[in-house]
Amino acid sequence: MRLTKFHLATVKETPADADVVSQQLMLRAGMIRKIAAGIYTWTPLGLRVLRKVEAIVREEMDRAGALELLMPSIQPRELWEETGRWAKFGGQLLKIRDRKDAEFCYGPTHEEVITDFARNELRSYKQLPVNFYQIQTKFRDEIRPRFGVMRAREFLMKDAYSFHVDTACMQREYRNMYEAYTRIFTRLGLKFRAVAADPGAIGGTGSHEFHVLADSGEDAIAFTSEGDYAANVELAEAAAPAAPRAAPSEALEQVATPTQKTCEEVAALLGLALERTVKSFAVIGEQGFTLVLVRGDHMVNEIKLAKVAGLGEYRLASEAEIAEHLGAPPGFIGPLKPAKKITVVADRTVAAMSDFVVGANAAGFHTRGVNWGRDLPEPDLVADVRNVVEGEPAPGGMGTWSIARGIEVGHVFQLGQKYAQSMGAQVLDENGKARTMYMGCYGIGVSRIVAAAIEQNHDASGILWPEAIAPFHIAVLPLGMDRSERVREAAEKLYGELTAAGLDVLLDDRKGVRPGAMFADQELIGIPHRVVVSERGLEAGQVEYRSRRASANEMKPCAGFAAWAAAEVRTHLSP
RNA sequence: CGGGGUAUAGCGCAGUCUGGUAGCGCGCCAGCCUUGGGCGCUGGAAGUCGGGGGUUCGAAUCCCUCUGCCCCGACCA
Repeated sequence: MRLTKFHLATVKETPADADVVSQQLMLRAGMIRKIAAGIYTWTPLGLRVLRKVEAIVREEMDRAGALELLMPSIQPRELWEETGRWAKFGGQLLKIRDRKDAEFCYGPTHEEVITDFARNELRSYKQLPVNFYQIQTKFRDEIRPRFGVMRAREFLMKDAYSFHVDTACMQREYRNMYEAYTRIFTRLGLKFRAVAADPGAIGGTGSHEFHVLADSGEDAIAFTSEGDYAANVELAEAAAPAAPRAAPSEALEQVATPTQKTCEEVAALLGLALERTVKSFAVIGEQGFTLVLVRGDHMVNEIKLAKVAGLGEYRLASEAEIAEHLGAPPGFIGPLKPAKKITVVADRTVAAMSDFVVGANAAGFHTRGVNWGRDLPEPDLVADVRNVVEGEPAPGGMGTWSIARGIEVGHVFQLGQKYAQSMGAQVLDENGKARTMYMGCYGIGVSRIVAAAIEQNHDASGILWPEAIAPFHIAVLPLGMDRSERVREAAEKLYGELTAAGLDVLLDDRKGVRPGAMFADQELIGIPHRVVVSERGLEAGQVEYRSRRASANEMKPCAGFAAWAAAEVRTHLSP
């Protein structure tokens, strides 16, 4: 590609409302342009990257035996009523009406459509197993879209759905997809990790997420020091405290904490360790007002909480409800002497504590020296309801937990019969008996991968693309092409040779652009290799080569450079 | 959903409090100059000041209202 024939849209200034590096760089490099909250145009440059990701995903899905199809982005309400998700999916579902006032949604996922397709197309066990996939634009009306294409409302996703007569077959395909995903992320040149995950709203049994590792990741991933286990912190189990609860040693005492609302503030005021405090989290569950207790330095895990009996569909309590049941405003609440009957759910750690500090249920006061059994009844329920923390013991002799950040870019699920059941997707087996199919579902966030790759690969000058998804493999930068016929000829020749060698080449043939500007653009848009053609170098029959990841030039003979560069790029393309 | 902020040239911003000719930087166009890290100089184009309504002789500026966008949201931060 000649730059004069391309639309390069780089900008110097960092956009004000971009709050993650990938979004800043994608905007500065001119890969995307925002048109509305969470909705972006992909420019020619950005699209080149997106398409490369897409191509690798497609190749590996095909290789794994999946069949590509394309489903509609607009889906009728009726299908979603069949699974009950028209109501259940919530505000994320963008609902629309046509001119006849019929209702549709813009598809946030395609379980309904594919299951409808399958029940119509698949009649016999002989047609199974089969795995259909598509690469398609989805829309989820996120409450707060942010981080550019990382959490956009409109995004590109690869979604696959497999159909089976039994669970064993479903599990075989699950493993097949797990391996295909491993190949995909390896080929993309990204550092990633597969982790055990919560199936979430999609539902089903077994599930793994694939995370691109990056410090800025929205998800926390927990790894065990022994064995090879990794899980989303949403799922990672905190081992039950080994030591039994100590006997009470302090008397109950109400202390004034006029402005201290957080555990940190209270602990500092009282000169106590944060581990001696307990925080209270007020929710409304099936039993009504419920107080969830975790240690001051711990965080409530809402996914785990929703698995506690009676809290399946809990919501946060309002300030009015907190005042009504506890008689105090948030910041000073606790399980002691509530104004009304409440349910108390204690984290395992809290259940094993003694002489702890909680809010006194009186504005401006906390209570210390609190002990289970003596000062208040034993908790109604003890459960694992918090996030694990760095360094704490992992269950089952797997050593200790450590935490890393990741960006979820893939997810594989064993759906079982959830959708096939509600939509009546059946095939006849060998005995002519109707059997509900088992399903698997496998997603990859194609557009999110582009952002994730940047989060993982950038420096102060810009993006550092892995070769496999770089918009161009190599940039040819001629210095003084306007003035020097010799430079022009050499650059054109090199451009032709590199292109013929099968590389995606960008020739910066812009008139009158100074070297500094050319270098800055090449580095910003992250082209992994560059070659500078100048009078100085040609004098010695050489060009200057530089890897985007290197800090110095290497002189290379003009003759044979294209072949050398092509080989260099290829070593990175097939890791 | 609730709270806060913000909306002025393609982009980033000042001007609004205290009403009186709409500005700066980047970018863009033309010319000169320069040519190894986003050069320099000169000239130029470009804005119904988010929409609607009101107050006023006069509104980017004051009042009402709508909309977009951004940020935050319980001792989970």
